[in-house]
Amino acid sequence: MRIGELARRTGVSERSLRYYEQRGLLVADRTSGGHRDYPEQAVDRVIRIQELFAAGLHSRKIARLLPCMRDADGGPSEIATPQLAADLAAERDRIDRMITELANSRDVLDEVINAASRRQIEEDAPRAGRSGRCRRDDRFTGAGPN
Amino acid sequence: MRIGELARRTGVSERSLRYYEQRGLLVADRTSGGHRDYPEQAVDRVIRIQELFAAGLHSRKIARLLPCMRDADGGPSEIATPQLAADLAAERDRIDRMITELANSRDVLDEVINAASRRQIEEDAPRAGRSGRCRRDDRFTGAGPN
DNA sequence: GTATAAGTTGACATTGATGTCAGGTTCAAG
DNA sequence: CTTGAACCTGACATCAATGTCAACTTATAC
Repeated sequence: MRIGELARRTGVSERSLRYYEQRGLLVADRTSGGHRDYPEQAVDRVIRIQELFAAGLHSRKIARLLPCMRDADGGPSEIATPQLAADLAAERDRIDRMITELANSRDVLDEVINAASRRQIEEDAPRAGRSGRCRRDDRFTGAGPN
Repeated sequence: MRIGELARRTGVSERSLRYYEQRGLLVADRTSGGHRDYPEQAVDRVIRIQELFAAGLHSRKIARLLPCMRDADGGPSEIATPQLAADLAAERDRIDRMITELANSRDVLDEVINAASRRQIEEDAPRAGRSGRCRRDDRFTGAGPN
């Protein structure tokens, strides 16, 4: 598939896809005219890359990590060196901490939202069924590592 | 307390603390000489601010959110307007999605780390007790919202 | 008082992924 | 062949928090 379709299907801009290639995260065949031609598998890979970026990994680290990942086709993948594994373990722990912090922030937001929601119930006509949740369960809350 | 101590206790640089003040996130009394003087409560607030930054909120939104938060002293806080509440709800949902993605990335890293770890066990002398975990439970995995 | 540590403001730099634009080439359909 | 859409490369801009440096002032200990 070509870059436009890949961009549409992944929600990642063409600009970013070219950047990923430049950083060695993504390879593409080329047509005789020089246009990029991506395999179907690229969709999953791009989504993974986006997630890893969102997790705060830099492109260089992602580039080292990718060949060690089990691909969707289960093909042979490299094994991380001990050095890389240690590096990734540090990243994983950082992500764990980040998840805990995010859950924290989410709960803070929830509290403010719920307070506003309750206030609205007071002001509105009583017994007017509110749409949307008013309480959230505490998944994640306090369930994080550390 | 003064800015140096606050920086040390929160792990946030003095530069950032001054930036927070400039953006209206943090207030400080001033000594007669113009030095900032923070109340004890500032420690918690700075940590909260950092968490909210980590959650991807921008300083302007944090500035609007902070007065609606229940302070440690339980003091009177503003109630979010419906508009702000809706805004924050969108942020909360974004954070929820981010947590799910992060858990995804964490699991990907775990897989690579474990593969390398197992490889090392093969190469090393057999029956050599390895330090560190080799398997992780699946907290968060698939337990996210959506 | 004097030395030194800590604080102040202001300006400029950095980072890294992504946006945007320009000028040119390729592709696919008529 | 022609036309318009899609793609190419390369360059420059952006964003927002934070780093860094300079020149100066205040606080503290001797």
